[in-house]
Amino acid sequence: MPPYDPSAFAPFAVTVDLVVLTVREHALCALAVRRGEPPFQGCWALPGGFVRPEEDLAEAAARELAEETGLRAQQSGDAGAAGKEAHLEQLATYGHPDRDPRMRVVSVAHLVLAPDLPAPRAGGDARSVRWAPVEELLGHAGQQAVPLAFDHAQILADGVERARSKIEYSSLATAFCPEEFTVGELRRVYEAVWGVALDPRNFHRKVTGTPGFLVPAGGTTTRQGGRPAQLFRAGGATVLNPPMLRPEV
Amino acid sequence: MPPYDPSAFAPFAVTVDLVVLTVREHALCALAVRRGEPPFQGCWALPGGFVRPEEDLAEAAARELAEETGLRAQQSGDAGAAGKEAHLEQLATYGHPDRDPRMRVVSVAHLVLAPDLPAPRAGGDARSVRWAPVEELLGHAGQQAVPLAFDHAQILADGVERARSKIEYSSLATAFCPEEFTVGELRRVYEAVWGVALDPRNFHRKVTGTPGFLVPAGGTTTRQGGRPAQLFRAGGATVLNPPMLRPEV
DNA sequence: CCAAAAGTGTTTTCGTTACACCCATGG
DNA sequence: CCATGGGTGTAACGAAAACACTTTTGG
Repeated sequence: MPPYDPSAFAPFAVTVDLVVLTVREHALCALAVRRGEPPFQGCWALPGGFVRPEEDLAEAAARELAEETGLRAQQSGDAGAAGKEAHLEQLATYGHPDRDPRMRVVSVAHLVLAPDLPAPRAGGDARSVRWAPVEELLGHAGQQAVPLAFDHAQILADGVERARSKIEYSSLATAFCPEEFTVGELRRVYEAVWGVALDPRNFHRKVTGTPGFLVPAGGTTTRQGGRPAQLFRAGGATVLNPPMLRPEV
Repeated sequence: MPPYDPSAFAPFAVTVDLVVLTVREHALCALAVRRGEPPFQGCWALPGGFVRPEEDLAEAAARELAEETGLRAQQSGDAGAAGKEAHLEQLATYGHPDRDPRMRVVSVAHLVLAPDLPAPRAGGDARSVRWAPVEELLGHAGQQAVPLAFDHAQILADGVERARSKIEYSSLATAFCPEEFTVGELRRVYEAVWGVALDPRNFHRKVTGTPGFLVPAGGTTTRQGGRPAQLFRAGGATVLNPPMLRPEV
């Protein structure tokens, strides 16, 4: 190993990029911002920005999230005192030498899971921001007009895959729900994220029978029509044992 | 987002650190190097080094691995043509502002799973290198004399946890075995990594009954004593469905 | 012959699946 | 009254745990 001489190396820029996921209208959606300058001017990209000199990586991600959406984030380890906060965790780091044509940029991607929000708030600047169905951004349906900038399609795909697998064995699906929710609403989260239909009866038995997953919130609601449904809150459990099973096909 | 002006930011150094795991004498062991200079002079640390300007992150990790051990690495996606190579995957990135007292260092940790080797080869320089049981490095038994340098105890703990959970639902445990191995040897890998005893009969039925996990290599061996055991090679399957179950207690 | 490890068969138990059925509300 | 979603009961199936038993080597 060479001696510790940082000046001997070309500078690296370190950024955070955010895969912010939510469920809207029965579809898994990601937050995208439109780039106002080259490269990839006019393309959609993931939100993100530079890590500041005195800032931890997770701090930088939470700051960027707040700037883009006004969302407060709850980092993986926290207890979470007041109000509903979005889930934030590190996803992976992308550092291919050519991923940004201007200079060497190493980006630490983070994954955020948030409940459905009224509308994304534009940040301090006036860039356009939107929730886009991930199917559309990744082009699995009718190809989209403009692909994502940089390697953001790969980052988004990795984030979606992480979310899909993590709701199997953890209680993270509740991060997509408002503070109080019904079993049916939670089921529709699983259906949207996995893109499958689940048996409502077995799903109900399963989630209500897993200790610590859900705790009754007291009231009922009829916002979905039909018989009033019990309201629940997320329980203390973080890992689900046994896990939720994702249907094969 | 501020305009793209890297010179406005203090420089970041980007390094890779390696959690290299193997199973020796029925214990999970990690590769540790002794630091010859401050800070943490004389402490054990994880192997690692700077990412070079034209190098991808995984390339840098593979290069450092070769320099420290002579091991060739097989990155997650590769097909792997000839010979037994170690498994390499990205673990997580550690970038707390104070993690290195000298300057801001962001380290992309990688996880390597390797079969038991004759002896670690010292690198180009003459630092001492050894395989240490992770129990000892993490101080879960009789506290060790010297703790790991920097935040390497956290990185090692994260790597061990990744390995423990990943052998549940993938065929990665075979990365700890030589090219040809018996069912009993594979079972002892699981037992060492998880730190539990498994029923040999049920284990045998389970792994031989999972399609694509193991393929017969033809011969038998008696190197463990007792009745000769069939030799197997790792099959093509990467995910195990249903998974191996880690006993509760 | 005995110890040790490999490998097979069988029973019990537990969780999922599939589906019949009832409940409570709005229109 | 009927459509809609909420919730419970139950039988069939499959995988895992526990363990009795046979096989094949070395000492």
